[in-house]
Amino acid sequence: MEAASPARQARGQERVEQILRATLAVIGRGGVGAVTHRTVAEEAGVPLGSLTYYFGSKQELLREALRLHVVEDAGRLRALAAELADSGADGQQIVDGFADVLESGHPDIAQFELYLEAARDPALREVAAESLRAYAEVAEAALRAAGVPNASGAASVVVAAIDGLGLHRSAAGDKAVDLRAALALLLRALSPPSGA
Amino acid sequence: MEAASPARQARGQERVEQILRATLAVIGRGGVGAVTHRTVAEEAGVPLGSLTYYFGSKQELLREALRLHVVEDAGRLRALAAELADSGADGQQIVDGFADVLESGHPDIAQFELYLEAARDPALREVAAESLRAYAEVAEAALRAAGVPNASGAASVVVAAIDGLGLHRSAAGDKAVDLRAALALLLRALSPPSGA
DNA sequence: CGGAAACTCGTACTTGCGTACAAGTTTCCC
DNA sequence: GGGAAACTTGTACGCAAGTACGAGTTTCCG
Repeated sequence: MEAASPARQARGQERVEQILRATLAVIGRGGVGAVTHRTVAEEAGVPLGSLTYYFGSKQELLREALRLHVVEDAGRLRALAAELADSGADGQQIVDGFADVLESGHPDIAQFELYLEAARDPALREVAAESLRAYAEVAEAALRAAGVPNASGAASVVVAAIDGLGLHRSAAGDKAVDLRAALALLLRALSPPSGA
Repeated sequence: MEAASPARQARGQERVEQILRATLAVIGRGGVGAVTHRTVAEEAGVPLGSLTYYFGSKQELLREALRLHVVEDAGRLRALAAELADSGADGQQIVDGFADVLESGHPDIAQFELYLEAARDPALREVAAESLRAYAEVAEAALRAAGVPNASGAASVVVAAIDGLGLHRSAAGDKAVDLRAALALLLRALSPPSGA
């Protein structure tokens, strides 16, 4: 059901991954619009023919690349969530942690491109949803550790705010958005027991 | 300095607007990637040649279209802000107001495409920043009316959260994100005087 | 060791793109 | 009413895109 791809050998797997990573690099640099078989082939250092050999279409290539991005991201995030759940970090540490993640450019351009692409390609919906779930888990673990009351509900707000801040930052330039201040304010507001 | 465009006559202005609106429609439907001279020309019902006559390049067309989007949005939003500032709405009304805006699909796909495009095209930075300013004004007016303490600081968080929620909603499907609940939680958290 | 399956890769085809442009029409103003 | 400037539009050019493919090489397994 995976198109007409032949069963892959070990060598092939490597190449597939190499191509997918190159695709993500291209997306990060120039967005989904910059992805062409030729740019990806050059980035990956493979001949043009490889792309059509391993991927039935450009759309399939895009989908698989974004899927890889999410799988890896989700893995890393869940590890971080487990870590946060153990060591009881306080509010300030959490703010710093989130801000660091944001400033190291983490909510990558690729992440936003995934969202927009998923808005159009139903096959990516589930991938996007999985990504959101992973983010929410980390946020929830962090909030719970910080003693925030309704951690489960608050998590989705925090994730939305983080993505929003990251997006605004990418769009308007670094100086226009004060990440740390905004996050601190949000965390402080959520902290005192107020809602049931 | 506006390229080699000749001074426009009244008739020309209409056509320019028609083309720009068609461009926004195409973006809304298929993203920036779907914008081609041909798709826009068909959408606008004008011949292909018109596009090159009025716009020196495709990039210029894109920029002007997004600029128009922001100018109109900003105008409408500022009017709404003024309205909110007058009639003292309570928290629940504000949540409902925001949620309605979100559910009517307002933070349009075009808005998100603008953000991503601005991340790559410096000429769009200022446009994106203006858009964010307008959003922040509305949010601030609403929060102030609701008696939120640090309305100015909180506004940017609220705007980020709204954009984030809208984006997640577009990406993962309507049911995956509970807008109203998330917004209500956020507003409730911000409401009691806690931060200075 | 032999053949089938997986893989490699240069090349070529078709399509759709941005853009240019020439030949025409309308509009405006003196 | 005449001429210049604004506008209109069909057509065409060159290029880059996605994709197809055939001829070759490697890898695996019975």
